[in-house]
Amino acid sequence: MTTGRTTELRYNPRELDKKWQDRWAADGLYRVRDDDPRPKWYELTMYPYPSGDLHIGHWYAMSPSDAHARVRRMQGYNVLHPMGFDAFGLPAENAAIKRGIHPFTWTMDNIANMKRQLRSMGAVYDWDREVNTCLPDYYRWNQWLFLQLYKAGLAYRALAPVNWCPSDQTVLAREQVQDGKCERCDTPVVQRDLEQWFFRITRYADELLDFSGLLDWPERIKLLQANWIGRSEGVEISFDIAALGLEEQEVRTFTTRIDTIYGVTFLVLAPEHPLVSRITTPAQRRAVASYVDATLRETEIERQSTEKEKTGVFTGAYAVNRLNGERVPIFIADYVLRSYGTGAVMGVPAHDERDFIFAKKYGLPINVVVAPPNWDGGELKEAYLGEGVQVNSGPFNGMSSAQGMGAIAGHIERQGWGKRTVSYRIRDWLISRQRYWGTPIPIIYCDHCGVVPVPEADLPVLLPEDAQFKPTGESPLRYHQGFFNTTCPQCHRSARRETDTMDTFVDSSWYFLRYPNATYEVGPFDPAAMRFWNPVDQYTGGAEHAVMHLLYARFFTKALRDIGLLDFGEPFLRLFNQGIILGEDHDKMSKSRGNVVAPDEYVEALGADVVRIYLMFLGPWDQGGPWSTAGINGMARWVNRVWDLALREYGVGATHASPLPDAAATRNLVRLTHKTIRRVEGDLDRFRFNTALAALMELSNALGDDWEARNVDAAAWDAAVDALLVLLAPCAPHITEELWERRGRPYSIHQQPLPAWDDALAADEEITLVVQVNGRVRDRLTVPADITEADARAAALASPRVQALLGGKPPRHVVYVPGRLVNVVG
RNA sequence: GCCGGGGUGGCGAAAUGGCAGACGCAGCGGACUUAAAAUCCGCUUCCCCCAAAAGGAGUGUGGGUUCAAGUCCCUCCCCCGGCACCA
Repeated sequence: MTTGRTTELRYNPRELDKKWQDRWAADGLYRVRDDDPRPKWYELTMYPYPSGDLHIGHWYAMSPSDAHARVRRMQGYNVLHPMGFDAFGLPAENAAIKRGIHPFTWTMDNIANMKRQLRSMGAVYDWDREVNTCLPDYYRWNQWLFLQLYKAGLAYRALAPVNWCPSDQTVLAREQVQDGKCERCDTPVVQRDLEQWFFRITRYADELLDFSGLLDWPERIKLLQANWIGRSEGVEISFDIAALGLEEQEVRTFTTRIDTIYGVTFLVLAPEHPLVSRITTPAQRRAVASYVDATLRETEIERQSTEKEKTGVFTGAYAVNRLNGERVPIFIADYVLRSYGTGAVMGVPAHDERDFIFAKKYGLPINVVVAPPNWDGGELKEAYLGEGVQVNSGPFNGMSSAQGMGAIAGHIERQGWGKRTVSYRIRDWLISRQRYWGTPIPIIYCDHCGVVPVPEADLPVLLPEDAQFKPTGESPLRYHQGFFNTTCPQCHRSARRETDTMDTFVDSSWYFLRYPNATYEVGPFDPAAMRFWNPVDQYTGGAEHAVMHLLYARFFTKALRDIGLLDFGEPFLRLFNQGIILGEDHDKMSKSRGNVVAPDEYVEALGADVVRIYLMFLGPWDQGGPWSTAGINGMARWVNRVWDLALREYGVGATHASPLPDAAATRNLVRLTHKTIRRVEGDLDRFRFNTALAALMELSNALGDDWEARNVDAAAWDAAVDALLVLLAPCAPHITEELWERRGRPYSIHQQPLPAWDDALAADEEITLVVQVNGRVRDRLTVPADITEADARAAALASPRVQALLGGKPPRHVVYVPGRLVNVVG
C-alpha cells in the first residue's frame, strides 16, 4: 500500500460496499424502465476506452456524474445513466503485434476487469443496456449507417493528400495530428496521396456553427468548434492567364481583403496546385520541379513552421489583374496551402504580413492601396492591416476600405470576374484507417461494376478471427485471402473487399442512440425507445473532445436527421466539462513521473464512498486539481464523524436526551437544517460538489456541538441527521444506505426524494449588521433581521466606535444596505 | 501572434459590488492515555506588540470607477489549454 498512514474507519468498507452493491443488483434498484410515467432524464458520461485499468481520471469523470444522475433520480426523474466501452482502436492491435494476444481477447479481458472496477464505484449504471462497439451486433450498424450516408452522398471516396503516420501505418484525421506529429505515438507525420473514404462534414459547416439548439454548453467549447470550423467570408477573384495559351484561361484566388485588389503585385500558388506544371516556363522548369519535390518531402512540422523563412520560386508565368490590367508574376511557395480556398492567393505586400516578407525577399513592388491614418505617401515599414481610405484604386479612390470592400466585390460580380464566397478551415472527415481492429468499411471493388456497396442483407461484414498480425503493423486484412477475395453482389464475378476500417470516432458518433435499445436487432435503434430517451439531457466528459467527438456526433445527428432517421438535430442538450486530476506534485499524472494514483488501493482501504467524495471535494469539478493523500484521509475522518452522529441515540428514552431542550438552540438547528438543504440542492444541481460537501460538513459540525450541549429537541435532531444522510446519499451511496437502515428508515435511501426546505424556517431572526466608517469595518452589531432602516441607521450612529471616529462632527452621508451594513461617510 | 481559462494563507479552496480566507488539509497548544495511535477541544493571513486590546497592510502588477472592488473598467506580468503561414 502506497497510501501512507490511513485513517481507520468505523466499519469494514469492503464488506459494506459489497453488501449494498449485491443488494442493489439483486433488487434491480437501478434498472431503468421505459414505461415509467415520471419525466425522463438522460444523463450520459463519455464512455471509456477499455485500456484494462480504471484509473483515477475515470473515477474523477464518472463518480461526480453518477452523483448528479442520482440527484436527478431523487428529484423525481426517470433517469437513464448508462455505461459502455469504446472498444475498437489501435492499442488492442499493438498488443496483438507485441504479445501475440488477439485484439478481441485482449479487449474483452480488459472490459471484464474494468466492469469489475466500475461496479466497485457503486454507480447507478444499468448493465442491461451496456454498449460494446467491437461486437458485431454494434458495428454492423456502423456499417449500415455508413451505407445510408453513402446513399445520401455524405460518404465518398477520393484521392487526397493525407496525413500518414509511418509508425502506426495508418492515415490520421487532421484532428489527430498534433504539432505535425501523430497524437498517439509522436512520430512526425508525412503527406501521402491515397484513395480514402470521407464523410462530408463540410456540408454542415454552417449548421454546426449554429449553437442555438443547445440548452447549456460551455462557451469555451462552442468557441473551439467555431474556430475549428473557421468560417471566413471573402471573394473568389480570377486572374487572366489567357496569354499563356493554355486550356485554362484563368487562375482563381480567394481573398478576405478584396479592398486591396489594386495592390496585387504577384500571385502565389501552392506547390501542389494542378496548374503549376502547365504554366511553368522551360527556363524555370528545373527550379520549380526541385522546389515541388522538396515541399512534398517536408513533414507537416517543417511545412507548418511559422518561424521558417518564406521561400518560393518564380514559375516564369504572368497573370493579369483584371481591375487595373497590370501584369504580375506567378510564384509557387509552400506557405500557400492547396487545401484551403482555391490553393492560390493574390500577393498584396502592403496589406498582408506574409506577402510583405515575401515581396521584400524577392524584390517585388509594395503598392499601398489602403492609406493608413496620417499616411505621408512614403514607404511602409511593415504591412498595414487596418482600415483606411482607398488610394491607387482607380474608381474606388476616396472610399473607406469598408465601403471599398463592398463596392469592389459588386463590381467584380457584375463583370463576371469572380463572386462573393465563404471559405472554411474545416475539411471533410477522413474515416479510413489502414488497420484491422475497427469496423470494416462495407464496400466491394469490382472490375466490372466499380465501387459496390455491400447489400444491407449481407451485413455485418465480419472481421476475420484468424488474422495474422505482422510486426510491420500493416493491416492483416489486406493479406487475408478469405476476407479480401469476394464476389461482386451485382455481377457475381470475383471482386475485392475494401480492407480499410473506420475511424473509431464513427462508433462514438451515435453510441448514445444505442443505449436506450442496446440489444435491438432490426436496426441501429428502435425508433420509439431511442426517441423516448434522446436527445441526451446532460452530457459530461473531458474538453479534449471539443473538436473531434463532439463535433462529429453533432454532424452525425444532423446527417441522420436529414436522412430521416431522427427528428432532432443536436445530440447533447447540456454539456459539462470536468477538469483534469493532477498528481500530488501538481503535475499531470504519468508513469514516467511516477505520480500516478491507483484508485483500487484507496477503494480497498477506505471504500468507494471516501474516494468519491474526496474527488468531489478537492475543488470545483470543472477546474480539476491535484490529488492529496492527506486530503483523502481527512474525508475518511469526516465519514467517521457522520457515522457516529447518525448512530447516536438522542432523544426521548435515549441515554443522551436533553432534559430540557433549549428553544433557541433548537430553532438554530432547524434553521441550519433548512439552509443546508437549500444550499446543497442548489450546489448539486450545478455540479458544485465541493461547496455542497462543505455545507454538509458545517451541518455535521453543528450537530456535534449540539450533542455536546445536549440542548436541542429530539425531533429537530432526527430531522437534521436524516437530511444530512439523504443529501449525502448521491455522493456517498453505500454508507448512507447502511446508516439509513441502521436508523430504521425504509429501504432504500436511494428511493427517497430530496428533502424540501422551507424558506421561512431557513430565515434568520438576527443578523450581524456591519458598521463601516468611510468604507472600513469599525463595528458589528447584532440586530433583529427585520430591523427598519431608521433603526439600523440610528444603531450604527450610536455605536461608540463610530462616535469616536466621527469626533462629534455629523456624518456627511450614510449608506444603508438592508440586512447587511451601514456605511457612515464622515 | 490570436482566442479561451486562471493567478486569493504553508497547501486544496470559499466569497449575488457590501464582514476576504467558509469548508478541508497541514501545523501548534491542550484533554484523554503508563505511552503512542485514534478521538475530542482550542489556536492558526501577515506586520507592529512580552502579550492582549487597538491599529496597519493584504486577493499577480500599476492605474481607474464607486460610499464600498477578489468581484466592474483600462495597462502590464506570469501559469494552463486551444489554434497557429487559413490568404
